[in-house]
Order: sequence, then C-alpha cells, then structure tokens
Amino acid sequence: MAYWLVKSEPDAFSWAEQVAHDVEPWTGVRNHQAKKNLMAMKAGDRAFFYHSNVQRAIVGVVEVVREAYPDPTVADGSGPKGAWVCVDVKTVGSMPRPVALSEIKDTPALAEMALVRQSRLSVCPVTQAEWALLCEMGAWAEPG
DNA sequence: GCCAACGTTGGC
DNA sequence: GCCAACGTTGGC
Repeated sequence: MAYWLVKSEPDAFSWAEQVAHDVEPWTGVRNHQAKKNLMAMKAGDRAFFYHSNVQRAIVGVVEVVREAYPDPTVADGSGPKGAWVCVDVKTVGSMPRPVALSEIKDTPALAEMALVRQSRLSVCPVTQAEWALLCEMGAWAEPG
C-alpha cells in the first residue's frame, strides 16, 4: 500500500468536519501534480490529514475508500468532464499528538519530504519510512 | 501583513 | 516559444 499526505485549510475544511462526516469526497484539487497523485491512489491507501496555514500540523489519518473519479465541484462548462478528479477518504483516527510542521523541519530524516520541499503541493506522496517515523512522532496507534 | 514559490496568462 | 505580469498558496 502507498502513503500520502493531504492538506486542508481548517477554515475551509477542518479535521473536526472530516471526523463528523466520516467519509468525505476530497475535492477542489486544481493542480496537475496533485491530480497525478490523486490518480495514483488505491483503495486502502492511507493518508495523513494536514492542517495548513493556521495550525500547520498533521492532525489525523484517513483511508482511501474510493479511487479517482471526476470531481463534481468542477463547474459545468469550465472544462472537459474528468479534467479534475477527487477521491473519497474515510476517517481512521486522530493523531494522539499532532505533528507540527516545525518538528518535521527539525527532523533530518524528514527534510526530503514533498511537504517540505514543495510547500504548495496539496496532495503529496509519503514514503513508508517517513510514514512510520511520523506515526511514532504522533504517538499513533491503530484504532480498535 | 509580508513575501517567496510557483502556476497561469497574454503580449510579442 | 519566450518572458513579464499577475494571481494563488502557504509559511513566517
């Protein structure tokens, strides 16, 4: 399975809303690199949920439950159908200890993360090693 | 609130 | 096809 990180501004869509909704379409991606990453997601892949702008921390974990399909929030006539895509993600659990961006930047093993190197990319790949380390830093434990 | 990074647009 | 201008994102 692959690992990812998705970003959201809490003002637009927060982790609290994700938890309340449980399953949520991840829409509004309008960047070709991010789209490529969405297209590569498989059901069962996991992703960190990152709050940008205000909090700047990884706050939770979600699982991909529906692979890429045409983004319904694309306005009619604004482009060919399927020009942009979204996936559905399901809440897995909250980070017991949110991992702040500053901590990630202070960790040499995480300095090469796409999140750090390309700050504007809203859907980033995460390597297995990075995922394991971040789970450790966040005191993540599988629910159930 | 400012600024750097980056994508997009439009003139040539 | 190049590049300057502009808009957006997101960290600080």
